[in-house]
Amino acid sequence: MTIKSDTIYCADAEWVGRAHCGECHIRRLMLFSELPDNAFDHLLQPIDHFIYAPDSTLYEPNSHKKFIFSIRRGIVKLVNIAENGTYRIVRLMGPGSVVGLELLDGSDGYHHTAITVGQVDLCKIPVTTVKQLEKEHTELYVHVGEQLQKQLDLADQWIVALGTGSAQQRMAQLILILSASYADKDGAFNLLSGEDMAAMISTSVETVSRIIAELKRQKIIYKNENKLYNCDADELRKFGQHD
Amino acid sequence: MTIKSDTIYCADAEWVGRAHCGECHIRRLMLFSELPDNAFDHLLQPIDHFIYAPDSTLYEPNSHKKFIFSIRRGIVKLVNIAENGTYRIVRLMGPGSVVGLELLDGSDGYHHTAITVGQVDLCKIPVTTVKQLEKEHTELYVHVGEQLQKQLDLADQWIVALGTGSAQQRMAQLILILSASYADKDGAFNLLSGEDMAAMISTSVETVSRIIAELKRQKIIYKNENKLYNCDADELRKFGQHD
DNA sequence: CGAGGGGTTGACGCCGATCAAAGCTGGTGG
DNA sequence: CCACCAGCTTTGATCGGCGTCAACCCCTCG
Repeated sequence: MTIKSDTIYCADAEWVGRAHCGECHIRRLMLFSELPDNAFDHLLQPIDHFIYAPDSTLYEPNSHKKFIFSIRRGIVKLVNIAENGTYRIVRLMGPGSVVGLELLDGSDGYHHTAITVGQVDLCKIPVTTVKQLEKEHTELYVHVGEQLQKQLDLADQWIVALGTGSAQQRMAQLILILSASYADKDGAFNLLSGEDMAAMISTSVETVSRIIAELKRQKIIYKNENKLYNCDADELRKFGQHD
Repeated sequence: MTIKSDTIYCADAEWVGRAHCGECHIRRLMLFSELPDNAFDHLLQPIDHFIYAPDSTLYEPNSHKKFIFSIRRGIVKLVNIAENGTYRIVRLMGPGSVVGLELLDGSDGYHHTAITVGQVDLCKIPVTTVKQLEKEHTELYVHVGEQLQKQLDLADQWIVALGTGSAQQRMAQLILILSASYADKDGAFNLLSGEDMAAMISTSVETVSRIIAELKRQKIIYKNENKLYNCDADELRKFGQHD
């Protein structure tokens, strides 16, 4: 039961430019893969490309925006903040994922608070634009469905891996997830802040710190040249068994 | 970390008949609401209607079936069973919900084990039939999306409500969920087995038993004439605050 | 009636929450 | 360029919640 310190999240975003989906070099990873290049020629509302600073809030449950966000680079955390201030991270979303999809179902607000972890590069797509494209290109429905299914699988993984077992086991699972799904090509990844990791496995910051310290001591995780971490997955799994 | 006793689940199902979706009296609740009555006139493969006995397994991750299941009456639990035998309930699905949707995304297997809780009345829909109907009636995509979004919301609720706080708090949340989402019109509901409730909030059976006993003692929950339970939601919430 | 599978209750010990205080670190301003 | 400060991480000490083991009870079904 961690209470988030009342940091003021900035929402500094640098506008990179109008998105040209037809020429986007990572489009095959993205929501609009497979749409023909000319699909974007006459959009009602434009798609813009931004770079957000770390710890920027993309949206909150009571935001009255009408955008979904397609992540190109970086990580976004979806957070549930209860009235009593309880702060729980529900999902981490990386490149190729789309957040805010609940708006497509006619929900009149977002279901979480979305906050960038580190710098994030993304495209901001108006809901009306998605609906227009869905009408003109029915196959888009399939991709939206895939996105939802992917998020559902992530949520289930969260429940199973991070919701069961001792603090050690959950911490081990968390790092395995980070290294498997959110690492660069070399398998190196950033640890999140203690507070964030505590909010993922629902323990106290102190417990997180103690376990991480032990993992470093046992050389199961270690910093590389660029201040990123690598881990020994097998040892980590063993560590997770222990007790 | 509970280990499921190795009960043999039967899969006894009584075939009620070929489904006539066009005349189904609860269709507006179901996946096929809004499709025209004649949509079902020339299906490649038929939709059948079954009544399953309690504790029947609908499917498992390695089942090679190709059906999705639309629940008409009763409750189905989606379970994750790890290699080491860890048994975790990931979601409860009630009337109007559809399970097995992951197959529509081309996943070659189910992502959970689905087991009936009490008697369940459902329609078994071949995947090919859904795909056929999607092609002929694009609006079906929207309803599938709604189903996925609903499941995602449930999963998130699970993470937040049942994954945080003391055992008391989680137990209180669980009963609130049961009474809010899985009760009959009088707000009466069935408690699940101790083992199942333990697998939902990830505690031991003993802890579940002790907390339930305390709730009965304090008359926060009580049995009605039909062996169903009712609860005092306000008191339950207070109980959940306590400690 | 006896057996067996839950559920219940008690005793005990450990994990991890909590409180408190002391290192670190990066950022800011003199 | 250095000193300082705020916020994070770390570490220690304490103690209560709850997991575990064991015994017992109750209810159902053969």
